[in-house]
Amino acid sequence: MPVTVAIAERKRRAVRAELSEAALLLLVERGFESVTIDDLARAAGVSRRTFFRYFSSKEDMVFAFLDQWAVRLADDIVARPADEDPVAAVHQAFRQLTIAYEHRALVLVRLVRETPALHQQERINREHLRSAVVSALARRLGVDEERSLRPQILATIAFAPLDAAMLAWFTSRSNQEIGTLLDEALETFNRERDAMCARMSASRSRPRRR
Amino acid sequence: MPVTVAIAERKRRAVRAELSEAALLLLVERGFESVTIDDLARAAGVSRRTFFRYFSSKEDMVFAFLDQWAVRLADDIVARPADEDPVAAVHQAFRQLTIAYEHRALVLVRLVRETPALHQQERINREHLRSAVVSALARRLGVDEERSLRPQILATIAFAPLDAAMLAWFTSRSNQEIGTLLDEALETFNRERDAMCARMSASRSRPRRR
DNA sequence: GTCAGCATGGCACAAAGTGCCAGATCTGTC
DNA sequence: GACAGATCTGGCACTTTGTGCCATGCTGAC
Repeated sequence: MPVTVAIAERKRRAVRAELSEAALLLLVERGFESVTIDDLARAAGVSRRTFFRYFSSKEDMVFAFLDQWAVRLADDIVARPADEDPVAAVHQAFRQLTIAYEHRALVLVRLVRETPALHQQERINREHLRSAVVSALARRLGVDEERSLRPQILATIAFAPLDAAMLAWFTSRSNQEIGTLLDEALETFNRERDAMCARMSASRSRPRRR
Repeated sequence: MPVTVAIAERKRRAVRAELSEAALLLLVERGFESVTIDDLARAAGVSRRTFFRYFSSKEDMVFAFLDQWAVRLADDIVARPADEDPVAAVHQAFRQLTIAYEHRALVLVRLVRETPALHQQERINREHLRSAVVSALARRLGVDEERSLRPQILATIAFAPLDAAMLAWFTSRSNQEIGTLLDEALETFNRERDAMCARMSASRSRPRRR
């Protein structure tokens, strides 16, 4: 019964979101390190045992609401016009995403900035987002991501400026908006690409070295 | 006294390497999950307390000997000819690295493949290697990696095929050699780059859309 | 020999995760 | 509405992890 499964899944997501919302406030207020899972569970109104049924760890909980990011990003990439350049498709879809979620993400960003223990989880999260892009591009290109390295590589290239922007967003002390950082990153990316293409055509018109 | 510090540091590295070597055998033999840190410490002939002075966790220990990879990769990149294309420099340096360490890494690769709990750490490790490339390129380009997004983005692009090759190496069931995977990844990368450049020059000769 | 500076080991303790079971709550069915 | 089955929850017990603290032992300097 796929319908029942889907309902259960949505309910689970809803509970996850609700729990993490309640607990996130406590973390921000008292600091990540000094709050135990017991505290979080109590604040969310469930037992510790139940907490662990929804989250595998404190870190997992903090980034819970980003679950949706990956899903939505992948969907948006697939939904882009078929004739659009794949790299451009990824960039456009990501921009939409940041616009939609920027406000909700801000609390999280501040918490991560002042909590070294979360930096690692933040990396994992970016990696998670990147792998969503891999799947989306594999679907778009119609190849199997297990067998071909192409979606992996193309996605990583396309994701490079987005990754850099997010990293800067989450770690820099200067409170720049993600939109600004993204603009800068995409501009840098385009410049690098142009330079790379220029070098390529230059080396091709000359006799090969090595 | 920088000399004393260097000696202490080297001793520490040596102990780390020795402990992890002894313990790795046990992990391979009995499986990652079913071995506790007590077991590992006993196998290495130290107390649990001492184990935690050298490693922050079991996962940390498994990947201990890759510490050197990042250092050496960064050094090799910086040492490449100054007029070499930065992307090519990264690729050449990485190839040297895999040749030097392939044999020692094989035990680790097999362990990671059959241990889901280590997949996350493997990701973190790739990210660690990538950030070493960022630093190396920042030095090479003479820019501050905190202030400019350029080394971040360029390094991620250059690292894309290496990342894909390592991911395939660590996760695929087929026991392909890293050299083969790397060849395939670099070839794919070059093809994608050429295609991207071709699209660029095509869109530039036409009037702009949007 | 003595002293300072390490690294180590053992102890104790808080916190993290997990298996298990009993009770509550929600399903759909009649 | 009553029932049976499935699912969710809370509490308990237990192992493992990770860390602070202090006593002990080793090493080189004077």
